[in-house]
Amino acid sequence: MITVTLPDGSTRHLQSPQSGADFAADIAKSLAKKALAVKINGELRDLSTLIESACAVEIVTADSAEAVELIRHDAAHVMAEAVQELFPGTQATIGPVIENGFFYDFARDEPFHEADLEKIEARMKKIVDRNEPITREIWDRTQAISYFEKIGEKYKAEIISDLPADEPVSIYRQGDWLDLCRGPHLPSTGKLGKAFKLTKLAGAYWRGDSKNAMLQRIYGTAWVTDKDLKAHLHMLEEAEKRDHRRLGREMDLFHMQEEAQGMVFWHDKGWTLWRMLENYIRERIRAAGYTEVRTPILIDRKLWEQSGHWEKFREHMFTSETENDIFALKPMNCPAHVQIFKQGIKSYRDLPLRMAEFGCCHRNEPSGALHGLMRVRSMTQDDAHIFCEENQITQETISFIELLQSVYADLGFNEVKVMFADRPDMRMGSDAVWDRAEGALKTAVEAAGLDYELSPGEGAFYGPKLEFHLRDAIGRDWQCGTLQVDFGTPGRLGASYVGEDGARHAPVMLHRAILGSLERFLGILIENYSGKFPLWLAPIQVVVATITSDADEYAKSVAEDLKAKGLRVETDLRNEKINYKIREHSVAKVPNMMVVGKREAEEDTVCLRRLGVKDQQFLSLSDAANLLQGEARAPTGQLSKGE
RNA sequence: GCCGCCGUAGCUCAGUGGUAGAGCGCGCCCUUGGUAAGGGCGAGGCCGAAAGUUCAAUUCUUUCCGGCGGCACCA
Repeated sequence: MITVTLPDGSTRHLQSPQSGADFAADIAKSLAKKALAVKINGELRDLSTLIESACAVEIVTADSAEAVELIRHDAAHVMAEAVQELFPGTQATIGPVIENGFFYDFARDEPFHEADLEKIEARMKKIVDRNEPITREIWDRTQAISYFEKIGEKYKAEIISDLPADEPVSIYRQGDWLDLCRGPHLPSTGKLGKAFKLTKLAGAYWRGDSKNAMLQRIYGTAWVTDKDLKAHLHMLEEAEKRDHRRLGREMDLFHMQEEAQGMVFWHDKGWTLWRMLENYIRERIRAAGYTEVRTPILIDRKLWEQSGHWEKFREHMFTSETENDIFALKPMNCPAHVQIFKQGIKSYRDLPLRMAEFGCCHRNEPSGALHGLMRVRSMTQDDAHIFCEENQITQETISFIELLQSVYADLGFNEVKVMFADRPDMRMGSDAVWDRAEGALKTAVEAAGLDYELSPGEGAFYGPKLEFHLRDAIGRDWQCGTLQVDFGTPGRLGASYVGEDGARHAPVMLHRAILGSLERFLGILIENYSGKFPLWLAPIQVVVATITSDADEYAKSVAEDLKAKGLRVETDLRNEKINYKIREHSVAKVPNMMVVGKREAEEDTVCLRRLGVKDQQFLSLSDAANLLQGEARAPTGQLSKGE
């Protein structure tokens, strides 16, 4: 007798082992029809899995949260079957589920073309119509390897030979088509449905290593219902409208051109945004006890040799020559900050010393990595280095994380992904020092109570780091903030302080940035607000627009008045109807319009219209100016702290 | 850097082996209109660059440059 517990707490008793499918059928015929898989003791399994001993069982249907995962996984397999039917000789490699969809990597001499996607999609739908049963088989490892080798699937054979010895080799049979897969899968291809779409074609290295062959990757998206698919596609269209490169052009914020690849030409409006953000951060770090410095951009190679950059970061550095020497454009500010620290004798009483710089750094990024403001070759970091004693690391980390969270909240970011990146292969310093640095950072981040994910091998060459990731409009994550623990650089560059014990010690250095690079952060910020910036950041805060030319003089005086109060104002005196002006400035995302006509001019009032709000307010000019002036103040972190 | 796609007016895009078109924007004129597009006229292009095929190339081929989507690399 086998006792099975159902999700509602009830139990059923089986006389003998039974498959998940039969088990579902015993409960209700309708359930059997809807069943896609089973969950046994919380583990997702094929519907054919035998229930052999007492356990908790849940029948997974299209309504279950897991359904979409199964569907995406099967979509990948059905796509691979379709591809191999249409393009014989193509090898299938791996095809996992990803956020919102799936992909499969293929090896084929001929390239796939965009037009092939439609054909493949059509064939996938045929395979769904065929409703091929999907069954699981366990094969002998050697047999499996020789089978895949025989049919020319050398990548599959390689995967099997690399599987851990104790892992069974499970093969899924889908009609006449076979694939190595861990599973689980749907009971048949018909259950997949047709709410999928192939979206893009891309190259991808075998096993993610650029030394390996490049495969052809086909991406797709798949959903439980057609409605979900449509919603997702619509969301992507909307996201495209928020793309910072598009808004940058439409809103006249910045441009880029090929003569200065990866570098930004900031226009007046974009640069206003920049200044507002920079001033805000400057004020926040001043209040948090930082000093601010400015260091050279072009520095002799000798210093980079000492710091280790010449050895570990050389390929990313731009260089320049004089008669005798090679100079490099700084890719980081840290060595320069150590030079300032080294001026005069420092005591432990000077620590922690928090040295900030809006440092302009250049890195020779690979051309394929460049991406609008998000990945540039010339960037300005809101950088700072905290020189401290080892026992101050935890407190400094906690303070930094508090500051960072408060800043992110002020700027409208609530979802932040935190990664802990430990020692990379290419690194400086002994393992013992890395042990200490990683340990110190781990202690500190845990003391700060931060949830984080591990990112193995992704640390900086001089120390482990915390990465704070923000998400762009179409769901790509970008590292913005960071905190890095460095036990090596100060000592390497000869920095020391006199400790309480009277002896000289090398300080620990925390490299940290909140925004990361101003370029990238502004890119993210533009997308996050869809260009509808809060008043304090908006490049144009008010447009004073006239109804008829009778009000031109009054409009000019209103604008002067607002300017005198520190607001960023433009007038619109053009010979256009008010409807036209309103539409144009609304599309341009100007947060406030003041409409003035004869009446306002006579009464010294304005008619205030907020972006996206149909109603208007009639206010005296001074009330309106005071109102906007109050709203236009930059946040100070006080509000976000209480929330 | 690697793979695929793309490059025509300021922007979004049509188009053709016989040197080009639309909408929006821009300029001028008419219109002075009270909350998301009033009307008319006009200017604007070395069809990314170079080479090749051809009587003839923006169109076909090759190479290069740049952009886009990924991969790899990274703030």
